[in-house]
Amino acid sequence: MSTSGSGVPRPTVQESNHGTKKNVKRKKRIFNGWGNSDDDDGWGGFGNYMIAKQRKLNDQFLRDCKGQSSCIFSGIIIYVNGFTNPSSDELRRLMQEHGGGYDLYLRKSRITHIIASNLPNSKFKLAKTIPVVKPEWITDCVNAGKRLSHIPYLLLGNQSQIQPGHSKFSNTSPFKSGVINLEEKEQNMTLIKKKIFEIKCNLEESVRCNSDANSRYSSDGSIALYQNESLSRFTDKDAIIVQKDNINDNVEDNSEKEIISNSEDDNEDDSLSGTNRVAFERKGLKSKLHVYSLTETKSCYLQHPFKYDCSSKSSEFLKCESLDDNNILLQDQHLSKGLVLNNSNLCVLGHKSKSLSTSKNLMHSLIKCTSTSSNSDRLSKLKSSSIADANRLSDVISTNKNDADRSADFVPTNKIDADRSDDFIPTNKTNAERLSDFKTIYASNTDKSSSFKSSRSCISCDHPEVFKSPLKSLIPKTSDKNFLNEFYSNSRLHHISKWKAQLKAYVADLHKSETVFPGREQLRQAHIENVSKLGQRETLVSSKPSICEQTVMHIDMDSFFVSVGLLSRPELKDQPVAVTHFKGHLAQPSPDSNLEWEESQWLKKQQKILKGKTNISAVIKTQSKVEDILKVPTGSKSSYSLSEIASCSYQARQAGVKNGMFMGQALRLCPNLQTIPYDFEAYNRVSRAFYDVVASFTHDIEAVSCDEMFIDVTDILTDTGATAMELASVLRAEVKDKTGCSASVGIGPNMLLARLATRKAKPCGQYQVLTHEAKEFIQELSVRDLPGIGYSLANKLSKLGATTCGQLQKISQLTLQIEFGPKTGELLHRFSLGQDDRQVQSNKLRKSVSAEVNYGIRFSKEFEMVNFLQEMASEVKKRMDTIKVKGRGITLKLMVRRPDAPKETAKYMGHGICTTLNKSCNLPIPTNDVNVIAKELISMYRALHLSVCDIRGVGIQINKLDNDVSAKGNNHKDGQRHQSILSFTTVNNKNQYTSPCSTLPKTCTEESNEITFTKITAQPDSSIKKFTLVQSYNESRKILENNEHLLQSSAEGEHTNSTNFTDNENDKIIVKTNKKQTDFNKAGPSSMTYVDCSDNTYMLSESQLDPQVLKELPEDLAQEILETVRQRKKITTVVNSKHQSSDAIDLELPPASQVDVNCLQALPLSLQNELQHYYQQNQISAKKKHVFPVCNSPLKGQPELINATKNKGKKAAHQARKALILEATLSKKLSRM
DNA sequence: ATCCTCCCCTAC
DNA sequence: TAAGGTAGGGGAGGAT
Ligand SMILES: Nc1ccn([C@H]2C[C@H](O)[C@@H](COP(=O)(O)OP(=O)(O)OP(=O)(O)O)O2)c(=O)n1
Ligand SMILES: [Mg+2]
Ligand SMILES: [Mg+2]
Repeated sequence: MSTSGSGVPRPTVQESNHGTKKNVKRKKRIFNGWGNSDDDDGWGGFGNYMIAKQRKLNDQFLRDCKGQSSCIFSGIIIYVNGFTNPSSDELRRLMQEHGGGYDLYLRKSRITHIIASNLPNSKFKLAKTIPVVKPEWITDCVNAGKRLSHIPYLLLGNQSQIQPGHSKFSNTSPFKSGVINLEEKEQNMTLIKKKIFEIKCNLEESVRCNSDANSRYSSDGSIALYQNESLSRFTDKDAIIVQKDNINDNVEDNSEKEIISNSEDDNEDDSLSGTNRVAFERKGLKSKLHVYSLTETKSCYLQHPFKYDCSSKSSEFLKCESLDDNNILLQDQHLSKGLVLNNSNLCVLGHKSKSLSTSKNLMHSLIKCTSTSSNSDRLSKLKSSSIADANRLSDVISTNKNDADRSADFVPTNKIDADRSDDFIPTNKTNAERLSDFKTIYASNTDKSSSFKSSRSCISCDHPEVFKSPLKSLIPKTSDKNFLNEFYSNSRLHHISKWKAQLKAYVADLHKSETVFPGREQLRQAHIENVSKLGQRETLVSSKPSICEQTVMHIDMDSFFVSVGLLSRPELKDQPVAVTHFKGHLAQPSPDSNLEWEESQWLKKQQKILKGKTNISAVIKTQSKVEDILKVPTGSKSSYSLSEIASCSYQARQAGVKNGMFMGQALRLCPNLQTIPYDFEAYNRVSRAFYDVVASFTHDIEAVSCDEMFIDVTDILTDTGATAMELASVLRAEVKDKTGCSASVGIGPNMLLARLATRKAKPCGQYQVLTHEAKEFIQELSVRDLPGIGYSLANKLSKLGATTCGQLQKISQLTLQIEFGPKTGELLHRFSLGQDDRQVQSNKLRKSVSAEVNYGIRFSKEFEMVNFLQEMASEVKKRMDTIKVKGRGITLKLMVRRPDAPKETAKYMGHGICTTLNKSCNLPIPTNDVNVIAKELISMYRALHLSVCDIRGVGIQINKLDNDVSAKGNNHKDGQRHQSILSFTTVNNKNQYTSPCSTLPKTCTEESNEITFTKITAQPDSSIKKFTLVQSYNESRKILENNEHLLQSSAEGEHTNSTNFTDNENDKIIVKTNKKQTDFNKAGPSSMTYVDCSDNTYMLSESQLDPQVLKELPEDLAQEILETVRQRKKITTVVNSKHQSSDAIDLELPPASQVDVNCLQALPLSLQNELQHYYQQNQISAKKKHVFPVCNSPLKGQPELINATKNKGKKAAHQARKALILEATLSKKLSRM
């Protein structure tokens, strides 16, 4: 169970394209030590100046909008229901004319008003959160030339139901949490009026604050915007008032909510702050609650709150045991909990058994032990047994590589799995074989003297030429040949992702092998002995869980990396320990370090928040937080380390340290935190041993991660007659035996409850939630504990007044669905009740394959980037090959330094504050060809016109995989897709084709070796025609060559791909790739069916080619053919558009001198780049057609830009962010061309 | 209504 | 110093 550092998601992405400020907390990562250091990463948080500027631009935009005569309805989106007097068409026209929106469907998330003359009750109910207004409202507004309040026009339902005008407000309002009953309408109205007054006051205050601020960031502004937004959506009249306070009303609510939430988030995120402390203490106690409830030794427990290891817990268990009868007596309804404890207890007691020396005995004794020896006796035995365990299991531990991370690859160890070269190859061995394999493998490492120290010297001796001194182990440059390898072999996240994929394959493969479950025999025996030992009382209890119903178990290793690491460092067992790359010495901060910059940004923001805050307690909390952060760290520079902690021990967690936290922050929380290095091989070994153990009981496994899984135990239990708790005990003992690490187990009637039970069981325990107590069990949990509810959702929920699941239960599902969408709403609702339908699935189809690197990325020359893209392409190809898939969707994801962010990142070689850009394209047929992929990537990259030195992250993803036969585009020609090429060559010798295609006609018919292509005409008749193509690559090429320049560009592209790019690429290549990019940008159904009629020929479209046939062609050729088709299409498209507006390319943009830099900066980065490019281009070739983007091919850049801008413009409209409005202005201008 | 694309969010 | 990956669920909004 992961507790992410600061309770905040890993901010992998810094900022989305459109500059929305969702994910506000991403910033936090920049310096986690500040908790929520995330200033507004978007564009909405700038100060008054920007607000004013953007408002101005917005006004300009509104004026400029084609055919728009006013903005009466700006921000209003209507849905017209049924027959209305001004027809719906007319209403639509009116809305468009006056700045409003119109939606064809009743999408609650989008529309603000329903227009209807009457509404059936059913629909009224459906839309009860959206005001239903008579159409006269629209016409009256237009006549009046201003927006009138819709309230007098509200259409009241036949029922006594409340008018929906304000119910949503009540739910989203930051001023009131909880759900307001419909009957409270009148009170709500009053409340709203009051709030409006408050808001106005706040706004005035805000303006004052902002005006004296020298900060660029103004949270006040944001808050004001948010308040305004709340109102503008639901009380039109009042929104207008707010607008008079100089607040733009086009505000997207999420972002503002995020802003508001920031101050609150801070508290949640900082484990030292008040609220969090409470939460933490609660959490700390949680895992002990059952102990406490049974032992009545709360004070005792609290006196030793830091003892979280097994031994201390066992001492608690011992007390439990001594109160055993009491337990049962105490709580009728908690019998199962009593049982839980008993079993856990047994498990622990097993350790001290005399016959402990062998693992089997351990397990055995675990089951039957009912020891009555004294606590101290047990404890001491426990300790020694732990050591014995450690010794016995030390062979599990690989030689610890310690600092010599890189050199580990050269250590002559018997790796199960080399860090970077391993592909998990499922075997057909039985479980027993697997287990024994495992033992063999780690048995080979039994030489305990090979601690990391000796291994290090060994390494340097054996491989001096490759050994890199840890002292000077710099991260290689991105352009280094070794960079990718180096990075991946040190990336924990890469490893756990990779292992997860491998384990999923492993589990899937289990089903192919024979089903032998040696473990179940042990369980049977254990069960029998358990029953006889514990006698009738136990039988009574164990019969309670109904076996007929499904039982799910969730198993998770305790502090996984740490536990494994401690196997070789048992002396650290009782100390707070963390696994991290941090080695204790921090370099001098770079002179350009942005730490101070970021800190100042953060502080300014905090101050603003404080000033604008109306909530006193929140202010206080935030202030304490600020002080906290300003406090000079006690340690040293170490306290600033931004190295992440992968896993920390439970002792460290007591001090507030969490997985994923920065080392610096952790050191401040826990100054004596011990660190141990990564040992990825060992993690992998333990992980496999773990899975092997479980696989010896069942194959019904869903791999969650390398240290975690779900298993459906319904079968096991009916098979063996054992109880779930018995199984858990046996499993945990076996895992401990085989791996030396402890696991915790949660049991429940569904996956959700099993998982939550694990949380309670940790560390080193087990817990069962029974169906009838589920609701009660879940009630006390925080919503944040529910899987799937992370930082963002939890914040939004807290605004609805739901912090605990109990509170969440009280919110209706409908409300949740309206707020969060149908699926999410239902999930929230059901989870809050402990309901969960999901089944344990061991065989899920993979949907995508990706590789990305957002660390250490620094380029200075473009060819470095291009080469890197090729490396990435071959990396994904490798991954695709191992699972034998191809894909036809390619996405390039880039992280780019935000213009206002310093070049030097706070985290060494980190990505810093970034904008992320995504570009995707679709190939006509799936591929796994590196060159094809790389070609597309490079094209997409070039189309973005970025400055290479600002790139901070590169990722590529392949989707639309061909492993899903049912998926669209994969099942053409049912059954034929596996046909060999032979069948094609033999089938049709003659040209049955009649080519409507002028480009590939005659030659085809003359060839003897033909392949048939099935062509489905784009015409309605859908008849199937055929034409033929030459099979031979060369011949095909010839044909293509005969047909226009198209091939030429293709051929060149191909050529380019085979060579590494250098600094000076020729123009043609650029033109070519750009052209393609244009096409791919538009890739989609529409482009696929394009028919070229410009030259009276009937052009083939992609959809008309038979993918199967193409598949049989050489990859390059196939893609090329399709590309040809597309390029042609594209060219004609461009030509046509040129015709449509002769001056299409003459984009009237203001002269460069009139462009406001600030405005420019408010644009999304991609647009900035485009614009910049435009102006540069213009400077050089003064008045020559404004070819928008770089290349001199007018064919290329223009549609590209239009497309890009249009997309973003859409977002802008929706998000109502000012920067995006500016962008939309451009969009409009462009689309008018 | 249902698909698609482009994201965000979540988990480990 | 530091190794900030990867896959899946799903919402918003557009196209059809
Ligand atoms: N932000 C994170 C979270 C987890 N991990 C790695 C290290 C963990 O050891 C492993 C398993 O994650 P868990 O969530 O299971 O956390 P732990 O096993 O460390 O602790 P526990 O399960 O006891 O809560 O994944 C990581 O590298 N970074
Ligand atoms: Mg774990
Ligand atoms: Mg885990």
